[in-house]
Amino acid sequence: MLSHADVWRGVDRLAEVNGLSPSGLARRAGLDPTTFNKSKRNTRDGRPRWPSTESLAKILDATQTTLGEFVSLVQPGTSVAARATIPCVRLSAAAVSQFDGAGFPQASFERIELSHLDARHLYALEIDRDDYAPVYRNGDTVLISPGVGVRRHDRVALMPKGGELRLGVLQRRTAERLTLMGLKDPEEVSAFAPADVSWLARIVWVSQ
Amino acid sequence: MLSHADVWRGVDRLAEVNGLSPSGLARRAGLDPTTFNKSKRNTRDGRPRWPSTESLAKILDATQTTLGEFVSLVQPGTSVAARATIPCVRLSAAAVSQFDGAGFPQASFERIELSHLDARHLYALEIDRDDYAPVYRNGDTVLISPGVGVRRHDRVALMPKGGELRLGVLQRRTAERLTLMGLKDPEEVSAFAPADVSWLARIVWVSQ
DNA sequence: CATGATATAGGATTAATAACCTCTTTTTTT
DNA sequence: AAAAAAAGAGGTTATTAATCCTATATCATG
Repeated sequence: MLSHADVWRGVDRLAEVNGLSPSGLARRAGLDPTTFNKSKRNTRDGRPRWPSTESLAKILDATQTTLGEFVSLVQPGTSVAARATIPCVRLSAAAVSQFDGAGFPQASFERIELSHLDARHLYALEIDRDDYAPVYRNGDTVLISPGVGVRRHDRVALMPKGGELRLGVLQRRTAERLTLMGLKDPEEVSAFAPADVSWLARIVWVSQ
Repeated sequence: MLSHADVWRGVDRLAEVNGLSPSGLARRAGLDPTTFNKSKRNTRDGRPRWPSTESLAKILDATQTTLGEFVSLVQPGTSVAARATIPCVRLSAAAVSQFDGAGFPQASFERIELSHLDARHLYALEIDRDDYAPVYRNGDTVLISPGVGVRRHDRVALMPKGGELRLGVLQRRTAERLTLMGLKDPEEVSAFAPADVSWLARIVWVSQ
């Protein structure tokens, strides 16, 4: 449910990311500087006041912001895509009768949210060799999120200080040592001294 | 620039995907049925009339639609998430100096869009066995998009009419025969008669 | 510290959208 | 085919956001 508070949060954040006050934002958009005053967001009898869609369009234009970008400012927390939910089917429970002719689930399944898709905290790593096939093939793109916590058995990217980027499965991480297992072969272990590691980050998505 | 026409397109599409007319949508949201009449979208002297933000909030609530989802209806074309871009690094070009202390790319790289993330056309398949390890491990979640085109070498899900869901790499697809290679071993080929296949759909993302 | 500019609270007025209403057209149901 | 319901055009009234205005508070600059 899109709330009054959501919309105003979006307006305030839009001002903030553009280094403006609410009144500065209004002014930039050619609106009256008092338009977005906090004091005017509810009427005297407490009824919420909503900024008009036309005013919103003007502030988006004045700050070169797309509506999609505005939505991520509206939401408290993560990005747009993180809010979308999709049906979820379990592999071993998947049966013909549960899908329609086009292959889409038609019964009511559990739904999951798409998480870790905040574009501000993601980057893509394009796989351009076959070192990591068949897990990651030449041409696959993996998404790495440096801010996300890393645990044992997570698939990770590790940047050594003196070498080249490595992908693997985190085996262990202590004060003295950090070990990765191979993506295709768990027996293939690589060890690193923490002081030689520039950073370690989790692979959160793979695009195929 | 968010335009008046964009917003009205969103309203019309929201009605349409919910099997409603504009007046039916207004009615469902508790608004007057004539609220969204085409005849009222411009004033007599040709000035554009914008629906209020409060009215939009009401129709989103009445149809259980998020603002993020509404944005994809507003845009002529693809979804919101498809609009987000993220930096992209090539594996063999990745060097320590290109990342900041937290592991985020700091030079200006090529940017790519996140594509195939339209929640309306996606579902998740949760891997709950190790049949497909190390490519897909128990606990991984793959996203399948039934509407997306499938080409040779794509990783796919195939639902046989009389069997259980299979994952593999599309090898060949003719009028007489459809063959999949194993995810981990390309030599492991499975053949299907097209008449025995309920549907074939591409795996577009993997969550790890 | 003084001055000027900006931000914000809050009141009054104006402009614009929602709500209400009537009628016509289109679609659906019987 | 006829009747009922829904959709849509368009006019009027009520409500609400924008605009204009004044005053106070806060911030930036010399």
